[in-house]
Amino acid sequence: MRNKILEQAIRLFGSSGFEGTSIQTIADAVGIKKPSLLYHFNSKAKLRDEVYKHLFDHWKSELPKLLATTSEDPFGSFIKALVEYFQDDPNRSKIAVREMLDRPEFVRKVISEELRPWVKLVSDYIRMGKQSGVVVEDIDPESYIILVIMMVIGTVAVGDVLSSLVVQENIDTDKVIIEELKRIGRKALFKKS
Amino acid sequence: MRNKILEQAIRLFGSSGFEGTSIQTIADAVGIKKPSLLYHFNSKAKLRDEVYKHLFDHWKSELPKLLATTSEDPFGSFIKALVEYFQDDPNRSKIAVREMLDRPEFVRKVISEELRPWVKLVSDYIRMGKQSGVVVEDIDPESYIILVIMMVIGTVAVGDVLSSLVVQENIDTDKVIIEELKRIGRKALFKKS
DNA sequence: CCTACCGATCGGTAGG
DNA sequence: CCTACCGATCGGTAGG
Repeated sequence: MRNKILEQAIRLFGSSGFEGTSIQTIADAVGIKKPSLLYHFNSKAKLRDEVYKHLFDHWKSELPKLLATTSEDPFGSFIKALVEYFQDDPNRSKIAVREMLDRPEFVRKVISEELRPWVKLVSDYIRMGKQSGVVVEDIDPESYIILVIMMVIGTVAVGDVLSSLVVQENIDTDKVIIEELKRIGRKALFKKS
Repeated sequence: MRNKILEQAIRLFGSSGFEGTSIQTIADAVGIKKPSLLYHFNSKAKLRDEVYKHLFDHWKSELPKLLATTSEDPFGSFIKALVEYFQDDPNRSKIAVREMLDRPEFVRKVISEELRPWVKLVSDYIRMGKQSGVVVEDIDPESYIILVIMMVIGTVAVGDVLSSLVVQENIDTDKVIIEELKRIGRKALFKKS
């Protein structure tokens, strides 16, 4: 039951936002009464925290594995894992973006404590590539990483909306945007690509 | 008075979202009573529409001018204008992102009708550069444009949050991210840069 | 997990 | 532009 509630909360918080979703609506979607929902999660705020935690925990366990893997194309495999996770349920990136807008201080604190060491690892790795001559010299590793993450999350969260700047119907526009994202990322990172 | 209401609505919709902002809160911020606000804007939905229209109208008038200007660095001047507009009041990009999440169908319709011709112009321009040999061959112009816009809006809307992936205090992180954004954009667009 | 109920706040109207 | 007021819905509790 608890998981069924979390599932519907993720879906509804993603499409309508936290303030735009009442616990009544979530309870209806699950098929229970409001007080029953509040038995599992003591308050709406508590439910939000657990939704957030649920989505975040994936990366706390997955990132170490991902960055430890040796691959002949570390860039490609990292982007692929990032895209796959968010594309698997677009509500994940929608919630991520919404949280950054709704609770900037909270998100800042969390990613600063939990994710920064890993970003440091990647930026050091880029700096090494710079010294060994495979990475372009004028890159700013930290900004580069932030912008790539921004493109990935942005594409999955609102890419279908922005793609109407370009085409009427949009089946699979995501795929071609992701391909271009990889091309841009590579071109801006490597000397030869 | 009407403008004072719009001003506060933009500020509050930006920071707390449409559903997260009551007309009471807006009225308080302006210093009038709720029914007085509803005299100027008949309903909350109507107020949202006018806020949206107010922000959008800028581009309907500015884009033609911007794209008609001949410059020795069209890329640089375009990015600069885009960044300056959004940075002038970060609530603009926050509202843009929020609208894409909250009302995807509506935003899709609006940008499809109003902005698509201009994006077509830019993508044709990129294609010309491709033929004349100054632009890289493997670019997908439409996806490229979408991703650049995504980076700009993303940087202004949530760049300060994501920058905590990298630094503790963030004064002027925006500026260095925007510089890296331009570098990435150029590198992925031009053969020589 | 439910019924019954709470005060507070929501968007909005009547009427001046 | 205000006072006074509306029904509906909000998050949440008591009690079984």
